[in-house]
Amino acid sequence: MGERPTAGPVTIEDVARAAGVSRQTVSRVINRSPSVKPAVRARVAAAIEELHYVPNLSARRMGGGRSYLILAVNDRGRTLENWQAGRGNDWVDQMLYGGMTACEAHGYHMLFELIDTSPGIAPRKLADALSALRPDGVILTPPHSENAELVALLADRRIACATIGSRDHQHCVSVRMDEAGAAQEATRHLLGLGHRRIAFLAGSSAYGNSALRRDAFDATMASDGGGSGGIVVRGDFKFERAADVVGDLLQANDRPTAIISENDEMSFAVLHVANRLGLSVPGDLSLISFEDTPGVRFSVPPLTAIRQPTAAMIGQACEALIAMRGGEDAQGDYVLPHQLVLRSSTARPPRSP
Amino acid sequence: MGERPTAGPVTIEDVARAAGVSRQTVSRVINRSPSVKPAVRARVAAAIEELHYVPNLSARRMGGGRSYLILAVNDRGRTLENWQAGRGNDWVDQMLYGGMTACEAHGYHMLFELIDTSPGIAPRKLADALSALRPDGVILTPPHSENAELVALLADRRIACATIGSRDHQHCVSVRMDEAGAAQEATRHLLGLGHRRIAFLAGSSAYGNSALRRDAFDATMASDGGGSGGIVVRGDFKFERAADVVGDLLQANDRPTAIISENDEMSFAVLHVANRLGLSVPGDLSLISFEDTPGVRFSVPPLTAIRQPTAAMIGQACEALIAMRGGEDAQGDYVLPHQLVLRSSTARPPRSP
DNA sequence: AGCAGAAATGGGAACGTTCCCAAATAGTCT
DNA sequence: AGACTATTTGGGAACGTTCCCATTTCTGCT
Repeated sequence: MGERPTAGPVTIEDVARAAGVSRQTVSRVINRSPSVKPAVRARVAAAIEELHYVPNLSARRMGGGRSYLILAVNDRGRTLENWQAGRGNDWVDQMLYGGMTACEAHGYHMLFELIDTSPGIAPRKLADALSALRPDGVILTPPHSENAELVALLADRRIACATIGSRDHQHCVSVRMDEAGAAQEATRHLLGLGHRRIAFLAGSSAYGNSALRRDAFDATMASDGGGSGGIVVRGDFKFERAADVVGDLLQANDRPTAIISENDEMSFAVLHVANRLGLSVPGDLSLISFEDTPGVRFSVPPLTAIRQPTAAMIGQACEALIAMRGGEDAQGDYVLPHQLVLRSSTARPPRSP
Repeated sequence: MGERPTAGPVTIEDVARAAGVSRQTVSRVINRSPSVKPAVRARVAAAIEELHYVPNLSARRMGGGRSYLILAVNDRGRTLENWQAGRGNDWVDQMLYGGMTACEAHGYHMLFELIDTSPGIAPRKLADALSALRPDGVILTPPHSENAELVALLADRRIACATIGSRDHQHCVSVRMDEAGAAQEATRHLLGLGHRRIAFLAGSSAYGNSALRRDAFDATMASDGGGSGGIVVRGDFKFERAADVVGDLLQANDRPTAIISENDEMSFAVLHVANRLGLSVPGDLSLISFEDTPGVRFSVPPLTAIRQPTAAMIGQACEALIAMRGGEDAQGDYVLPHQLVLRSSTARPPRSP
């Protein structure tokens, strides 16, 4: 209906003319201003519908200062690595889905920036992107979410900011999962199966959440472990180092019957070493991984893992950023539920050796 | 150096003042106009550097009609499915990396739109996004790249368009891989190993490339197969149907010793069925997959597969769209090299049964 | 030296929206 | 009924660029 070959793009003036009101009144309808009479509002809405008018984002940004853009900052290196190594990672898919869906509902758009973590580079790149795009809000994902310099830059420019998986910043919405709770749950799961000697394979201590998880592990072992002590060994999130560390660990006299590993890559190293030493998983050794990339479903055995609610976190971050409309100081700490996905890498411990 | 707390954002006027020239001259420098004296150019460039000036994209779009934005349109359903099913897919990672990298080099930005394929919905959603964002170019990925209605919409609005993995459209740059060549290569690889009875497990015929691949398979069998005939069976890209079809196929008298499957999900079905029937892969049955999602590296055995150059294709699409600067009619057909990744699902055929 | 033509530069207008304030209208109270 | 206030509407200005055209400055040639 009313379909006609438009002579050029439809502007707010076209709608105003069609509805017999002024440009400003149309603007008020678009922006849900309460001070428009219902009758007028309806007339304008009809004209918008009729003409298929959609406001031009660039013009809105010029006039009003809002860009209706959310910028999500990702680690360039990791993104490259994820597909080059063919390791498979649904992080970006989840971000895209969670973010788009949230933004769409409010007339926002999300765009991604891939930024290197090399020191000095990141703030520069971000500053350029901010100047060019003028986003209303920025989402920092790990590891950028732990970069205080970036957060400061955003605060300085008065751009609303949300960090994912970090909570140490001022002037920032933080969206994260309960890392300590997850570590506790993993530990309890193993204790519940009867394990007493449990090792925590930590990643690099530069990663802030590592301490949270380890502390929760220690605390849970102390409180629920019936006096048995937890073992903490440190890797660096990479395969090689984890393999070394775990090799030593599993050849010790008093080897653990279960391991909690801080990411999937280290979990694969555990699997590899166990296999080399003739230990069956989960027969001789139970394993719980943090992260839950798609690969863990295909390993032998498929890994029980803590699954991060990535899509929901990005969605929540968008909602929060949009809600504050560039206005008040960013506040808020959202903790989203994680999930312990049970697969086949955990079982009762073997009879005493 | 020269770092001072800027009182508000830096504009082109600030640069002009600092360099002692007019706004327009600065604009010329930014846009690489040849008609600026080297000395002046240098002075302006220095001022830009000094003030950390980055042009505001919204203003550029308002003034000049170019938005410096490339819009990539993806299938919403598939994106959701990819991470919900946890199947693992690096498609988005690759797009992001390939696209960003290309765009960045030219001062462009890429953003994604997730659009449902439901009939009627897609053109509407795309039209809205076009009106709001006014991208300089749009990349249609499968299955949207086969939607003539979308291509027509873009042509109508004079927006440069690139399709990925499709070449049937006018007014469009097409970027794709050589599907026929890939099918030929896969077929020859199997023939070279000594296979003579080879089956081609086709996906849904609604997918345009399916016919290309199948024809190439047929032709290669005819020309290089020493008179042996190829078998073509049809699935629908999904596990269940593929399992059914392949079940019948492998229980026939004269079962094939090798299968080429048009996507990974169907390949997993082949693996599943072979396993159920007690056939070893690759001992009794060789298997080559198209697609090469990360999961195929983790299957047992890891699959030999045709790998699509996704990142390169998106990068090329961006380059092409940017190069034509909204100007001339979109033309061009880029065929990028694929790769037959050899893993462990192919071997010599078993001794004659 | 003078002149034509080319090259380089600058200033006004426009893009499509929102902001800000003034004007018009409707509503309320004495 | 009149005056005063609250609500609703409209018009000019601004946002930061590029486009278009006029002006100034060079360059080469006679």
